[in-house]
Amino acid sequence: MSFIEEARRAQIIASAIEVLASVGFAKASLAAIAKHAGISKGVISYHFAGKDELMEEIVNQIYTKIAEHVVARLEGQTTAVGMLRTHILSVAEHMRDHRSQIQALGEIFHNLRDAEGRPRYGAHTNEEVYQAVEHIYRFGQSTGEFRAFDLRIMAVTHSSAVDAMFAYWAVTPGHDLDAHARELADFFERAAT
Amino acid sequence: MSFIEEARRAQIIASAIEVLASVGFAKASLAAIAKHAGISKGVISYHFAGKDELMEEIVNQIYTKIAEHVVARLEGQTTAVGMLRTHILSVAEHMRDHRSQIQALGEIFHNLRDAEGRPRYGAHTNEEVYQAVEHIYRFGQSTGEFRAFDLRIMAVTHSSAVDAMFAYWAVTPGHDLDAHARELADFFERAAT
DNA sequence: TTATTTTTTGGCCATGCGGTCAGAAAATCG
DNA sequence: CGATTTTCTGACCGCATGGCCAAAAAATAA
Repeated sequence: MSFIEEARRAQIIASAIEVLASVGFAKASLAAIAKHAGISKGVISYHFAGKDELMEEIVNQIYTKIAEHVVARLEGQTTAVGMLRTHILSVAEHMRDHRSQIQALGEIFHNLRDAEGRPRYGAHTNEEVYQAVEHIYRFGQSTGEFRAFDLRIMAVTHSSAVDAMFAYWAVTPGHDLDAHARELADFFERAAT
Repeated sequence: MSFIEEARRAQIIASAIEVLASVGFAKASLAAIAKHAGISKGVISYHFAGKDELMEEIVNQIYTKIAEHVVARLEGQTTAVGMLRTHILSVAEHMRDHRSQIQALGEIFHNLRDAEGRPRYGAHTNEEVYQAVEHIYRFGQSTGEFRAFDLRIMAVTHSSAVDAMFAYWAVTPGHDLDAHARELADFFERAAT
């Protein structure tokens, strides 16, 4: 894949993210994305197999960036409590700085369906995040930092709380996201220790 | 509104719930709903102003039933801890017994949009549930049962965990929903006290 | 019964969608 | 430079949707 072709794909993806974030999935047609990018509709079909592949590329790209950010922040942490707090805070940090990406992600999660009409990204398709969270709590138990509990409950609850940040705070300006993330971290630390 | 007309509306709503739960929002067209109900498509237009009104009626009906169930179960509770546990368990109880309704609700929540393409039922459109949860924690603080914390965090986290039950367990057969609900109740009790 | 109103039918319409494609344009090659 | 390949355009297609409505059917009234 040439550099130029890769640049076109990136341009289309960037345009799609902005359109998704501003008008929602239902109105984010290929025509709208193309118009916003200043190109013809056919170019999208030329560079992507179809709308689904475009959406999946968007998800992959955004997810990769979030994961990179979180992993980088987790680097120096050695305790489960520190990991727990860092995980929540760094996710909030990334959300705060890339709101439209998070909005676009939510649009795709809630709307992209497979051929049978089922959600392509269900509540727990994102196994990576779930497992990352579960790993933190499992580690905390192994070191004795965290009390014994049902890991599934802990991880699901933690994941869904982060999802709530995605769905709610990403589209609600005016909140001190960092302060809320700190409170959330306190909450889970309290429940775990 | 006559009894007969009300019965027709109820029949259409029931059919729509089943279709939504089985094939998803995207494929739950008026034609599909009518065919499943054994009536003509035009009847739906005759009894409902449009698809949106039908969907809103479905949401209202399901929500009313859930609220009635939960309120009835909360009746005898006098402590915040008891309310907290009863709230989670009774929601799970109702989900277990009305899975297709919950599935249909999720479909509508994630897909019904207003004219501008924004979700009609956002993460916190359901202010009633949020406030009911918040009320429990507020009561717990006032009586000294619960420690001091940010009510928003507590209520949002609790609500999103319940939403996770909606989105995940409702479409995942084979889980002991009641057992999970008890674990969840333990989790929040631990975080609160 | 007949007249009137309510309800239902099924075809029709405009709209918007994703995808396709022949030809134009641009870039690259020889 | 011309020849060839890559990229882009914009019109077009088939399809599905929600909504509409004249006419039929059913229910009700007189």
